[in-house]
Amino acid sequence: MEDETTKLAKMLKALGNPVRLQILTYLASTHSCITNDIVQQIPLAQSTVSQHLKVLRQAGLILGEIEGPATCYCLSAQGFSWLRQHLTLTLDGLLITQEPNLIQLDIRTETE
Amino acid sequence: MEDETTKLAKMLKALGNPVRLQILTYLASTHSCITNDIVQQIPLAQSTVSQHLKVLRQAGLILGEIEGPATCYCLSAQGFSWLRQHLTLTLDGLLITQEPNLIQLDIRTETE
DNA sequence: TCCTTATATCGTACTTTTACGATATAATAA
DNA sequence: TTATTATATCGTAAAAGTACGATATAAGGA
Repeated sequence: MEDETTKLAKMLKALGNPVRLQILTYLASTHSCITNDIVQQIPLAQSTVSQHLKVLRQAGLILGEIEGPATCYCLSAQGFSWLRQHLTLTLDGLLITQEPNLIQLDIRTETE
Repeated sequence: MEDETTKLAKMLKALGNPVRLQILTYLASTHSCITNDIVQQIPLAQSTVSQHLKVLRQAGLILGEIEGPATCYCLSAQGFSWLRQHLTLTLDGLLITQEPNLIQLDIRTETE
């Protein structure tokens, strides 16, 4: 079985890639969400896009439905609402315990 | 310079790790946030924890302030508010465009 | 000065991710 | 049947992430 923290991390990890954020943004903007449409939008190989879609699907962020020879993808409302709920429980909650307007101070060494 | 999508992805990627989520949760729960306290909480080597802290710092999620020989860490309110804002603009927004109660349909092959 | 404490960084090994081209599969059209 | 289209998966190479022990540095105490 999978820990809730692990599942949350998996979702956030899936979100933590510019290409996948682009895909999600595109999926949000259209209802004709055939894989090939996405491939046209992203300047990467079809196999690479398919791999990203798999990551998003396994994280529970998108849904795939077969339509003839193609697959139609859309965002998973369930997945995003789960994410939002758990983000509210953790990350949003974190901020409340902090003072506002903290300024970044020197760190011992900062080479990168 | 860094793209906004890239910065957002960097933050989400930093969040997408169970250990780092644990660290953030601990940081939220206490104000005595010396590195060594965190090391006590996490069953990993000190160097590994330090590495995770670096990732969180470079993503703009935490702040480090030197206090004598130690470093005091806390959450970055600025960082989290930036994140919340951009999540609202993108991910939260995405859900609105979708129909509710979508059900996961068969995917062509699902081996994992 | 020497020792201890706290912490960052280095070197390294292993794993995972990311990208590609090639290929297999499934549905439809000719 | 054969060809075409759409897409997932395989094999692979390069890059990044994750963990460790060892080490360097900086501050403070004996």
